[in-house]
Order: sequence, then C-alpha cells, then structure tokens
Amino acid sequence: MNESSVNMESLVALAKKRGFVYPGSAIYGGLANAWDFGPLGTELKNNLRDWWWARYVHGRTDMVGLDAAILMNSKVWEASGHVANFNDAMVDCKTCKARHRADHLIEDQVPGVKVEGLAPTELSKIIVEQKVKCPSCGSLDFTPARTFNLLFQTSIGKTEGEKNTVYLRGEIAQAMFVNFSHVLETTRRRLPFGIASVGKAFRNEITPGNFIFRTLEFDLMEFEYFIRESEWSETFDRWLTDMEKWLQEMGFDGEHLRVREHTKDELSFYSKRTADIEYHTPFGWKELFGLAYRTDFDLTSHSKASGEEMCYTDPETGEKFIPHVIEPTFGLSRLTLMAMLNAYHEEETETAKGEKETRVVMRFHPRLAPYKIAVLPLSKKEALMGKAHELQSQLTKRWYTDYDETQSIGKRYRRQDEVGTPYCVTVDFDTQADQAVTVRDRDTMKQERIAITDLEAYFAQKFTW
RNA sequence: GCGGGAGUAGCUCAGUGGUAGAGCGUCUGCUUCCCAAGCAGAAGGCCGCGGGUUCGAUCCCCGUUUCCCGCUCCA
Repeated sequence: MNESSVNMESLVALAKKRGFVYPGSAIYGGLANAWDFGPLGTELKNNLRDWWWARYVHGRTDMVGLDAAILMNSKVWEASGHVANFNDAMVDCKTCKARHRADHLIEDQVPGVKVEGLAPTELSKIIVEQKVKCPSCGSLDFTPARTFNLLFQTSIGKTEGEKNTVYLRGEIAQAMFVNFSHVLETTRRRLPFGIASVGKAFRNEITPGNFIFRTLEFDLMEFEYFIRESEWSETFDRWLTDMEKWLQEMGFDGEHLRVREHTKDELSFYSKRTADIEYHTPFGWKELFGLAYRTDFDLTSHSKASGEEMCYTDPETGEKFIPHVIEPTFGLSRLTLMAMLNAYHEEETETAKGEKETRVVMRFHPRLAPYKIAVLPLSKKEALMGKAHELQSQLTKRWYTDYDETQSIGKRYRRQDEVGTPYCVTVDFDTQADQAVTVRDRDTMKQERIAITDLEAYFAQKFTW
C-alpha cells in the first residue's frame, strides 16, 4: 500500500493558516474536539454537499429532500434502540489503568454467560464472582462498570425531569423514518424511492480525535432508499458502485479508496449487510462512507412503538407491506477532511534566486475548489487595481473569486496554490493597451494571454465537466 | 477516562525569580513587480487560566484547561 505523503500536522497548520478549519472557541482556550469551518472550509464543505445534492436529489426523479429538527421526541430514540444500545458499560483496571468493555471481558473469559441487557452493577458482580482478569496485566482489581451514553441529553423547559429530557440526534436517519408516511403522502412516491438529508448529528464519543475526523458534533449527508425486500442485494451493489464513482468525480484518488465489508461480528443488530468506503489517511484506512442494509427494522420499530401504520401499498397489486431500506451515508465533515488530504501536495521548486523551497498546492478538483478564480493586479497602480476590481465583479457573478493586491505576484500565486484556486487572472501594464490579461494555471503553472472580451467564454469552457 | 509529554507574538521557537526577544507571516509606503526579490516602517504577547510560595512569578509548587503520543471506545 502506498503511504500517504501527507503529514497531519502540516495539513492542520495549513487549514488554520488559510481559513479552512479553526480550533473552536479558541480565544477562550478552545474546546476539545470542537472545530469551526473557516471561510474556505465552509466553501469546500458546501461544494461537496451541493454536488452530492445535485446528483442524488435534483438529478434523479426518485429522491426527495428533508431537513428535520435536531431535537426530537425522546420516544424516537427509545424505539430506534439508541437509548438502550447506544452505550456500553466500561471498567478500568486499577493496576494498569487499561479500560475495557465489561461485556467483552465477560464474554471472552466466562463461557456461556449471557451479558446482553445486563445492568452495569450486574456485570460488575459477574466480573468479581468469576474472577475475570485484566487482559493487559492479569489483575483482578477493576473499578465498577460505568456506562457512557453516546447520546447528548438536554432538557426542554425550566424544570428538570424525566419528561423533559430530549436527546440531540445521534444520527439523521431517524428523521427520515419518522417522516416516512408524510413524505409518501405529500409527494405521491412509488417504490423504490429515497429521502435525502444533510445535517448535524451529535455523539458523546469517549475518544474523539484526529483533527475533524471524529468530533462530538458532525455533519452527515445521507439518504434512506426504500425498496421491496427482494431488491435489496442488487440495490446495495448498485449504490456502492455509484458512490465510488461519485467520489472519483469529486477528484478523490482511486488508489486512496477501498471498500471494506463488515464482518458478521461487526454488523449492527439491525443490519444484514454493511460495507464501508475507506480512505487512506495518514492515520490509517478510515471510513468516510457507510452503506447499510437496515432491513425493515426501523419502520417496523417505529410502527410498533407509535401505533402508526408505516406501510406501503402497491397501487397495482394492492399488496401492503413495510418497505426495506438501503442507507448510503457520508460523514460530510470527515469527507471534507479527506478532500483536503487528497488535495494536499508538496513540491520542490526553485526560487528566482535559485534556492530550493517547497510549494504547497491544494489540487482540489475545480468543482471543489473554494475559489475558482483569483484576480490579481500586477502592481498597486490605480489603473491596474481599478481594472482588476472590475474584472472580479464581472467574474464573481458566475464563479466565486478572490482578489489580492498585496506583496509580490509570486507570493500571491503561492497563496492561491495553498488554497487550491485553479486559475489566477493577472492585470498588468499591457492590459490597458491590448485589452487582455494573463491567465495562470495552478497545475501546470503555464500562462496564457486572454482577451478580456473572451474571458467569460474561456472560463465557461474550463469549468465545464 | 487513564498514562506520558507540552503550552511564551498568527506560525516556529529562544529566554530570565525583577512583568520579554528572533526568524517567518500579516499590514503600510517605495519599486513596469509574472512564480515566496529588495528597501523603509508598523501592528501584534497581562509568557494558557486560577490559586500558592515570595518584597516580587513567564520562570518554583498545586489545581485546571487545551494540544500531541499511547491505551480504551466508536451505529
């Protein structure tokens, strides 16, 4: 496997320096694992979102969008199994300080004992009675088992109490299931069809980390695709192939992507098959996309818990049934990180003086590049700056642009390289006379003289895919 | 959450028990300036935060927080 040449520290530094990602709440000393997308990171993330939405919602006739509330009735999470299953009891070894999952320890060392559904106190009791040892050091001395619920809780109203507890959503899928019947009615869909959604989810992870790879609050981009049970396998394969293709269209290097099937042990209790697409990061192969066959588990659970019928009636045969679901999910925040990793390149170059130096280039696919064009006056002369502003106003109506007049032209090219701007337009001393500008290409570093009147047509052709 | 390391300018770091510096970066001016040029100048730090010791703490001690590495965990 070829090693990723990117170094995380360099990327994090660049992200901060150029306004992709800032540490959250920085002026108050920060907040662990909270990050803010800066001006360019916001553009990058929105570009990924918009291209995805264009392709999978607007570009199809079988998909509709949904933008649901983050706070939901807590019964949603009870029915979905998150309140019961979204937490694990943990014990710490008092001798070597290693932490283990209580249920795993017991399963491994005490054959035949059922640990499912046991309370932490009961798990602790078994650990003591059966003399379960620490796998790291062999000690028998553990802390009591404690649970870590991954759902963030908050409460509505001024009085604290069970009835007012609500959870920040731990995934956005439930919103699509809960609204299934509404969407079906209001949009007159026939199977198969999907409901797409992009939004925030929250998980109180024990160990977040690796920059914005795992955070407590993150963006998801997914759809629930409702099908007949018989179609699941074929649909699953089709979406998997399609998502890989989409990633490559966004400029992701195929060599840094791989598909990984979940083993039976890893499968969530509701899923019959799950496959991930992983990206080769500096910290290992990591999931950026998950495709899960969730069967009819969710609609059935909500149907039972709410008493609301969540069936689909085939208009031709009259057959009535609960649809099955294939769920393709992108972690949008981490996809943004991986887009940055994928784009990051360092190149050896020589300065005008002949000294070796490193040029950092973010080779974003032009679709994803935050700025498409930068307009640069060669010198701070009124005439050049005026013309440059005029050109920027014209171009930015179609393509998001940057403008930079400070310091030397070489430095400004490098700055644009560092944010991945595909093209720079330079207004120079000849522009007045020949009514033309120099267009410089990020990847080839080649320059072309283009007449101002042809400029829009020139870029319209460059930005056609 | 545990163990270890660290926290001084935007970044990389130097420094001293008597409240601070360098390089780079940023900004301004000059320069017909096309791949980080040059010259002149400026802004920017209660030395992470809170306590303690001390006449006096950026420096010593304690706590806390943040970051990094490892472990644990991860729908």
